[in-house]
Amino acid sequence: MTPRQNRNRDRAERGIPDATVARLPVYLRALHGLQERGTVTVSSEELAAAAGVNSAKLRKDLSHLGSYGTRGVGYEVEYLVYQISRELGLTQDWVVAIIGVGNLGRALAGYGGFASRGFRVAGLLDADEGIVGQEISGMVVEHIDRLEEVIAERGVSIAVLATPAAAAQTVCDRVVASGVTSVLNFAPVVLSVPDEVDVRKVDMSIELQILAFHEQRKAGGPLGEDPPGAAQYVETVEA
Amino acid sequence: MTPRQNRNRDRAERGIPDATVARLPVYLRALHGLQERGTVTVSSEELAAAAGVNSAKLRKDLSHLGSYGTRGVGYEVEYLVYQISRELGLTQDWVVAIIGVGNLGRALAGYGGFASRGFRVAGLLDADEGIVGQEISGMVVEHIDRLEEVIAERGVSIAVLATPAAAAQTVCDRVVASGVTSVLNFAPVVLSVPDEVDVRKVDMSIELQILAFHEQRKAGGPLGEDPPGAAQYVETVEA
DNA sequence: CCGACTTTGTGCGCGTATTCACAAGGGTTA
DNA sequence: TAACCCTTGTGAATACGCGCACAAAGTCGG
Repeated sequence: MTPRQNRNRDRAERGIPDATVARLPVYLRALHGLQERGTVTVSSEELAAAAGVNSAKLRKDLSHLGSYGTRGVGYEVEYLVYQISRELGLTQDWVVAIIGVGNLGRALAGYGGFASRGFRVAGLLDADEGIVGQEISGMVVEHIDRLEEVIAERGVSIAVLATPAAAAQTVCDRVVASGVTSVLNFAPVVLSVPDEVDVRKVDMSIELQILAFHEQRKAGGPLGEDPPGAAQYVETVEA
Repeated sequence: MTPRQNRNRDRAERGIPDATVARLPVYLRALHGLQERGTVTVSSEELAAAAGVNSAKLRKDLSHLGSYGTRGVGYEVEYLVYQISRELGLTQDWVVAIIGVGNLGRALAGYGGFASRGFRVAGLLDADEGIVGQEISGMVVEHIDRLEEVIAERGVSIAVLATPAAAAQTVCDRVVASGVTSVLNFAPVVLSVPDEVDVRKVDMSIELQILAFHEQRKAGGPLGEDPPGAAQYVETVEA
């Protein structure tokens, strides 16, 4: 079996490692930046720097998509943008509903990163009568009672949950029952869903806690026992 | 070397795997839930279910902190809460500044998950004269010109960046120059910082793109199966 | 005091991710 | 055409994380 056949089999059969998929959007953003500055061709070294990764990793990641570089030259920016977009499914439109229109839901509704990448927000829903009917970012907030209708009528395929924690699982069950198989969850709860449904979670509280851990470690470990000589770091934190 | 010595060495010397650290906040949240329901003791099986992980993984994670369980019984909820909190650095207060008070910054300022975990928001800053002076969640927004003063005077140790992408790197450089070594970045850019500074990134656009990838895969893979006739790729992306 | 039962803590094997280092391949110039 | 340079694509080594399965260690009833 030749190398090329081997590559095609790898690509077609069961594809791309999760770790790679998670980085493709980062590459894509870096490429868009280069594109705006008129760059036509980029080497793995340059692109890796722009994306904040190791160049070997970048090359291996891209090799999972196919052989889109030119040895001795690099990658053509525009072509690579297209290939990554295509692989990620950004060449088609995805219909999104945002459920929960508090502070966070509002921020999400107005976030430019959605529309610019093929994500179309087709519904804002909330349970609060005081919020229903308000216009947010050019859309009228609808009542959560209409959830199933909205999903069906507008072909929503991705649900963004920005509800309070207590409501998240119930809402999640309803969107899943309506056929949605991709959920982006901002509520601080672990959602339980059937296997075929993908859930991704965004949780700023968790991120902060991870930072606190590392910050504490820089300052000499948890309160109590600590290695001698780390005393002067403690002041730095407190001061 | 006895097992116990071995464990202590492991714990003290270079500590806890990143993957474990990232899960500790999840366990902590699950434990708080149990605590509110009055649960005194919990088995690894139950806690793992509540946190959405495998029970063996949970036990291994907790074993990195020490031997806090009782065989045949389980873990004492309160004690475990304390130990995890301590390890994560949540038994001390962390002073946070939020920079950029757009929709997202406002949502963050009002987010309860901060205050409830030992994170005190001590400053809201923005460059927009129209926003400076407004009161948000009980705090008055200050001008970004005062960034260095605010950080120094109030002992800010964690900076939350919710600025537009274009401003993020500049602001980041300034907070780092002021001695901040932990940054939570919501702006869609790769920040470059010195090695001793920790940056964590929250990016909803990336999460959505990952969902789109999997959604597309469920539906049968990328659109056009093959490169040969992909001459029109430019339009598709721009349109 | 003992034996049955429960649950922890962990040794081990497996698969995945990362990184190095280099051969292979394409461009370029004389 | 040939010799040289540059950068990709990838084999191989290493590190890391996961989960099974079980011995160790505790509880509890009799």
